[in-house]
Amino acid sequence: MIDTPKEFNLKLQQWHALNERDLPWKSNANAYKIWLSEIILQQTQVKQGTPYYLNFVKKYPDIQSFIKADLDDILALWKGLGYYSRARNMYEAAQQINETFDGLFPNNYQDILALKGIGKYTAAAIASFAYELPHAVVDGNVIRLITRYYGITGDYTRRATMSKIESLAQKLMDHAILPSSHNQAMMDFGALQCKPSNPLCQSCPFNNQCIAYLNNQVDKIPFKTPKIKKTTRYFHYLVLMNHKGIILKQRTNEDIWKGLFDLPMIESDSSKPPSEETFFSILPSLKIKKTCIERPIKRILDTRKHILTHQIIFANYYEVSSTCDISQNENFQYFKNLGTIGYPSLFSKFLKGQDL
DNA sequence: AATGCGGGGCG
DNA sequence: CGCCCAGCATT
Repeated sequence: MIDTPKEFNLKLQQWHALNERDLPWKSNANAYKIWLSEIILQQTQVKQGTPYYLNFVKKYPDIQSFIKADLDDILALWKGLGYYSRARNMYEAAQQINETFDGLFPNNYQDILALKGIGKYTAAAIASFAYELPHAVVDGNVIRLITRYYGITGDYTRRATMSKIESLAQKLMDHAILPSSHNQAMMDFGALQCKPSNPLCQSCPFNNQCIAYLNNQVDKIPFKTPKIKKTTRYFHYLVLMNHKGIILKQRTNEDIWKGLFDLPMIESDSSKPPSEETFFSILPSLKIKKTCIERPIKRILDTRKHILTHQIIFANYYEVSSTCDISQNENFQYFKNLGTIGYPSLFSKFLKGQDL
């Protein structure tokens, strides 16, 4: 049977008491230092962010000194940490705090949330750590813990799934004794026990009810729909025509359009037309004799963008003036009637555009 | 709902 | 190499 929120929180706090991380921003906590640490730790591992936090506290020990800081100096301290908009937003938020709140860090969730660079996560973190307000943090650690424990298999980046996660997290918070300790425990647990890969399920206090563990799905949750990676390619097509028709080449490589007929082509890493040098140097691999080519690029016939599921193709079409019968080469064939062969839709679009 | 934003660590 | 990290702003 699944734990009640109270039972869950009790186990979590028992774990926390033994395993809590001792981190510099936990001692002498004030809203400014917590804010600073939370911004630095956005999408940044504790190990990477810690030295930056220490440098900042040293140079700007309190909100007053930070408000007076130059943006350039803040950016200099931020150097190498990445996501530099965080630094610019902190600077802007400091001015907001100065002007709107008389230099005092706001002490309620809504006002904190309104500051530049502070979203739901950071507002909840500051509200709970600095002011013991019962707002549940939902960061990567909490998402992982909640989705695994409750067996939430849907794409967690979807709004519906995320609001379910948020409401479960908040329900736990609603039954917590001390908001700061609860949020801290949730995140420490996610970071140390319920890790992204190779979580420590054997020693986990929830391993008798964690749905993901019981269903052997720990490595499948949290789930995110795989993002398709689109690679950009640049095709330079050679249009060689004479009275016998147009030259096509059947594609045989392990690549898109295998087995289909297509124009002979040079692929490069830019949409710029290949130089004559490149053009001629590539001819041997196309098995075209140099002497056959009169003018490599007589004119540009067309240029278009073709989007496939995994690729974005920028295609240029060059009219090539040739003197001899290239189809002597077995790789190429002249075609007048395209009705009986297969070819990519990119080629048929080109044909339509040519009004042939 | 989807993207851009960085640099580092991990398997 | 792909994924993830104490996310947010912008579109």
